[in-house]
Amino acid sequence: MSTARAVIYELDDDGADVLTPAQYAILGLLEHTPAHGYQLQRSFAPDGDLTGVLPLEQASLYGALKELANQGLIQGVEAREGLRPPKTVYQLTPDGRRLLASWLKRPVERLRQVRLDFLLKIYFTRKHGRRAVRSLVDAQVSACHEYLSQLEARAAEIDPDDFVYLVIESRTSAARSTLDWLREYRRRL
Amino acid sequence: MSTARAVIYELDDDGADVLTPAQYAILGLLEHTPAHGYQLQRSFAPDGDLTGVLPLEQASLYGALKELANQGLIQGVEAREGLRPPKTVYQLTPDGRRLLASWLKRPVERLRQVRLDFLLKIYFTRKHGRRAVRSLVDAQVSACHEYLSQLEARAAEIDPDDFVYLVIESRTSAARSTLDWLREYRRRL
DNA sequence: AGAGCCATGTAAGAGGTTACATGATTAG
DNA sequence: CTAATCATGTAACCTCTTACATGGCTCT
Repeated sequence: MSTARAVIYELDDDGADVLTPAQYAILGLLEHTPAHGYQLQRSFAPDGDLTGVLPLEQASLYGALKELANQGLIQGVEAREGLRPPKTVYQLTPDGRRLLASWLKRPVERLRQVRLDFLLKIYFTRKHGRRAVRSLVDAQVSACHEYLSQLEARAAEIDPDDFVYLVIESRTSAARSTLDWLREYRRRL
Repeated sequence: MSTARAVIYELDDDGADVLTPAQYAILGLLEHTPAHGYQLQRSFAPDGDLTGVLPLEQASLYGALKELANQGLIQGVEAREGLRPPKTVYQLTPDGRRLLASWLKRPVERLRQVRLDFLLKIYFTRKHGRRAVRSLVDAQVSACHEYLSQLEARAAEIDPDDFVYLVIESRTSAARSTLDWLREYRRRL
C-alpha cells in the first residue's frame, strides 16, 4: 500500500517511468476487462495485437503480475471452475488506474522509445477516442522537437571530422525522420 | 582454445554475432595498440570517442576482458612498474584478429543496431582506409534495402485499420530514413 | 487413448549494475 | 598533506530468458 503511494508521488515529481513497458501494457490490457494470466498471454502471442511491439515470455508475464499486485496496482481474485486448477483474475486498483492514466498522457523521452513505448500508448489511447490520441501525438511531437533542437545545438559545437559528429548526425537524422512520421500520422487523424 | 575455434566455426556457419558489442569494441581498440583495462576505460569515459555510442561500466569492462581471455581471443601479459600494483596488458590473438575482421566486414541485421553496432564498425573500419568504409556502407545499404522490402511485403497483407499496420508502417518509415542517411553518408565518402 | 489446450508456477543460469575494497602515485 | 588519478577487482543484487513441472479438460 504505502509502496504504491510512494510510486504515485514519484510520478508527480519527475514524471519518470516507474514500471517496465510490459508492466504498463498489462495495466492497459486490464483497464476495461479484468483477466487472468493466460488470457493476457494471448495478447502477446504470435497472433495477438501486441506481437512485434512487445515480446513477453510467459515466465516474465506471471512475474510481472505478481510484482504489480505487490505494489498494489492490481488486485487478484481466485476463481474456480469445476476441478480445474484455480485461476487468478486481476483487475486494476484505483492506484493502478491513476498510474496508467498518467503514463498514457506522458510522451516518451528517448527516441528509441517511440517505436515501442509510444506505440503501446497509442494502442491503449485509441480506446479513449480520437481526441485523446491527437493530444498524445501532439505532446510527442513537441518532445521530439525539443530533443532535436538539443542535438542540433550540440552538433554545432563539434568538429565535423570528429567521430562524435557522425554519431550526433546519425541521431539528428533519426530524430528528424521520427518527427516527420509523427506529423504525417497526426495529419491523418 | 577449442572454445575459440568453435566460435570461429559458428561464425562461418551463420554469420551471427557471438560477442556483445562491448566485447567487439574492446577487440577493435586492441587491434593496433595493446592496452590494459584502465587505458581502455578512457575510450568509454565521458570525453572518450565511444561515449554516447556504447556506455560501459568499469566492472563490465574488466569482466569482458576476462571473458575474452577465457575464449582465447585476447592474451594478457602482466607488467610491473615500480611498486605499483601490476597491470595486465592485453593484445589480440590470431583468433581474436580473425573474429574482429569478420565482424567488421558484416553489416548489422537489425535496424536498431545501425545506431550502435554499425557506427562502432565504422569507427574501427576508418583506420583501414576509405575503401574499407565504403564497402562496409555498401553492404549495410543492401541489408537495409532487403529488410525494407520484407516490411513492405508484410504491410501489403495487413488491414490498414489494424494496429499491427501502424506498427509495420512505423518500422517502414524508420527503415526508409535509415537508408536515406546511409546513402547520403556513402555519397560524401 | 492421445494430442493439444487451459492455467500457473519454479529453478537455474546469464548478464548487467551498483557499490564497495584495495593500495600506490602524482599534483597542488 | 590532501585530493585526484592510476589500476584492478569482488560481492550483492536485479532482471531476463530458458527450461522444466504440474495437472485437468476437450476434441477426435
